[in-house]
Amino acid sequence: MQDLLQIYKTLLKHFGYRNWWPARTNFEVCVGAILTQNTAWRNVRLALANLRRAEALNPEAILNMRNEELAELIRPAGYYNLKASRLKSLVEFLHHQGGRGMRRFAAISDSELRQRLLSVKGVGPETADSILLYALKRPIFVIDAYTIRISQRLGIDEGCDGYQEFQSLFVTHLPLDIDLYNDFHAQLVSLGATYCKPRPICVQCPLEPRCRKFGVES
DNA sequence: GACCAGGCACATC
DNA sequence: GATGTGCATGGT
Repeated sequence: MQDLLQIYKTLLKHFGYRNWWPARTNFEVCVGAILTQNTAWRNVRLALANLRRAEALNPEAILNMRNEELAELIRPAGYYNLKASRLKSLVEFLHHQGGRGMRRFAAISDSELRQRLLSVKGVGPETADSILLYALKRPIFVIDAYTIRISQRLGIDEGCDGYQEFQSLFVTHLPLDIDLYNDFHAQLVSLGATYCKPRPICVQCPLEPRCRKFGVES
């Protein structure tokens, strides 16, 4: 297995430190984590801008808003009816269980908090882990579609199947380091979004699907 | 016009 | 347990 740290260093050199998550507050990280589900970040930015303009980027405003009103504001992020209800479920959880500034979560272990997040409707493994790492600063490695695709293309996946197995793969091959987890995931997203599309066709540039120079992979 | 984007829940077999 | 489907916008 190629040294994962070496891969990280190569990415860091190419893309520079990513300074993630792209949000102004920890609450905004949580909102973004729902909005970005299966959605390009540029569309999430439009939705976040709408919420900010409406002064609705806070728990109270979201909880007091009708679903239809919330859906209209987040429309650019797609799946807006679905995400409006998911957003309310998450904000209700954060507000009532986490309290002001989510401070009450401090007394709860990583695994217990992860279980509680996963019990919220609309919060799956990636959303929960993004919130744990980027908003709550817990040492949890986030897996997403890019991470899996890149691992498979590079042949470092060791036959992993499913979210949990990929997460174990990265955790067992990396030192436990929140800052490393933070930036490595961000680097993988940068690589994925730039060079690693779902349909690679060039045998010489397997990470670049639009290259037509060297023929098509079977 | 087809493809893609930082998933998830639910139905069906 | 595995697989398929609905949810939807905006950029390339």
